[in-house]
Amino acid sequence: MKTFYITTAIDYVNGSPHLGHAYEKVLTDVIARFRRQMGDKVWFLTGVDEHGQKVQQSAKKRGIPPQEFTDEVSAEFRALLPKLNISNDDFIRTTEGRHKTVVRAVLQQLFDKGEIYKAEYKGFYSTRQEQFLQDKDRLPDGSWPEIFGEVTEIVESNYFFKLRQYQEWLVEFLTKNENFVFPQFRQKQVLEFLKEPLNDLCISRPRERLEWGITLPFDEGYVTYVWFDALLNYYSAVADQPGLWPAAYHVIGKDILVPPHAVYWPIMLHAAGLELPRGIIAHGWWLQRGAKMSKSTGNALNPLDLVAEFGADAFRYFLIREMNVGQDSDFTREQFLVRYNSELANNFGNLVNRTLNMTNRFAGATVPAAELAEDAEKELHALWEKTRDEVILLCEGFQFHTALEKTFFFITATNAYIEKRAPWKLGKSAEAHDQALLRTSLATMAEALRLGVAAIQHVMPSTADKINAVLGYAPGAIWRDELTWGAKLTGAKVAEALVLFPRPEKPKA
RNA sequence: GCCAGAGUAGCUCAGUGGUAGAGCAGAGGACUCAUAAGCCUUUGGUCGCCGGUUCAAUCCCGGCCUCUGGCACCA
Repeated sequence: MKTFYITTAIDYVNGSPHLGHAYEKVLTDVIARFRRQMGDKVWFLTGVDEHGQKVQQSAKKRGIPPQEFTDEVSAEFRALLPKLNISNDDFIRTTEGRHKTVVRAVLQQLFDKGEIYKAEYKGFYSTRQEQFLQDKDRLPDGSWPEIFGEVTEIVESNYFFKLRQYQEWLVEFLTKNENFVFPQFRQKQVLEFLKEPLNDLCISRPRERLEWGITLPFDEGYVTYVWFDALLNYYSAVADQPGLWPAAYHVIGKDILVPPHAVYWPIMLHAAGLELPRGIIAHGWWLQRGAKMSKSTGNALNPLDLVAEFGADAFRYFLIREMNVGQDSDFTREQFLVRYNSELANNFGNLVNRTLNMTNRFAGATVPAAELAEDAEKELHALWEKTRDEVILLCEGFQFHTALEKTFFFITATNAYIEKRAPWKLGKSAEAHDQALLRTSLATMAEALRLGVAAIQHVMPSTADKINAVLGYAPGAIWRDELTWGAKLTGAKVAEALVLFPRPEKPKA
């Protein structure tokens, strides 16, 4: 059994979850569910990044301890997961002991090996913003913007990780492993980036400036800053579970690919003598055009409201169907409604409804056996075989949007098959052939529906469960076996017709 | 500025060296099991612009224009 360990990026808890967070969880979940279906031993990790200056500041503003602040916000992120039908196996918080222990151990090891050194630097510091400034922060006339308050040049010592000495190694690794980053054009961007010389990475902050972090094991006067804390969660969460590392795939947003995940992380692991993950999947962003309009009407669209309004599965369907992994997409309520109405309600939901209804009306609620296989049936079988093979290949390559498109083409073909057979006409005929054809058509549409459901269950898990239930069907444990056209539903008692995706009330004109 | 990606039907996009495709929207039709759903037919494009290669280019090459994204670290 192949081990497949998959992670999302951990969310920084200084703010509330938004569409981008939701999408990343859903995408990762779809991959995780698909791999489980394919028989892999999957471990799915997500979590939160809880240290850092912004959290410290936000807590201070609220007048509560940072831990209390982060307990609160982390709970909000965690609550998102069940709402989106996320099937994660673990949830890590960087303030947990298991994480801190690993971070300190790795830092100590690197320090002992001489991969980390201390150096002194001077720079311009804004006390008000509690940060060092760069030349690009200056106004055109060379002065500092108002918001920084008093700016003074100060000297500070910090610890640095020897990033630069591994640059060549990383270039070589990426050149040899063309598919380390998906999509491939992102990997090209990484290599492009590596054409410029790297600087060593500052990994500490003096405690006077930042308290809310993990203390360096070799110097109590400092905490580690950002990357050694955040990135190591992928490893710290599974350090005590043999076999999971390095079977890892990291799903992240394109904004943290270069340099953190594609440069710092591989080099950190390599320097620490750990194996590299299998790959990185960098997704794009959701854009929201027309945000201006909704703002002016005081009616800004919160995409998560759609979950409450239409259910998690419809939301998941839209995210996965609309976005080509890696590229950016636009999110509007209008687009959501177009797909919801035409694809989920009219095409798919209605197929469920009419199939149940006809089985009840023409066969006493029991799925009959297929007796004939004429051209219409053969064509639908053949289309299914083709669709199934395409869907598996596409999903393996993270092309979930195209896989859904193919599946829905099959759903449409099933609707067309029903029109061709017109069971409601056959039901009026007393001829033996017509009656056999009626039973065959009912069996065929039910089987096609069952298969279509199996093909989308990683995207719409609770919808799949619901449909299987009303079909009186309990799927077997091996997904591949569920994808074979057969007579699995023969004799199944179906439930009364139901509306799965109710059409929303039309707004009054 | 540098790098990458993209400019194809009203909208969202697919696609191939040989007189352009899908879905949605629009129009028409037959039907009725069904969520006024489904099915069938259909309107609609000088495939960003200018050159070049070729018997032939939307697809190859060169140039240009426009859009999108990336360009870290700097303690």
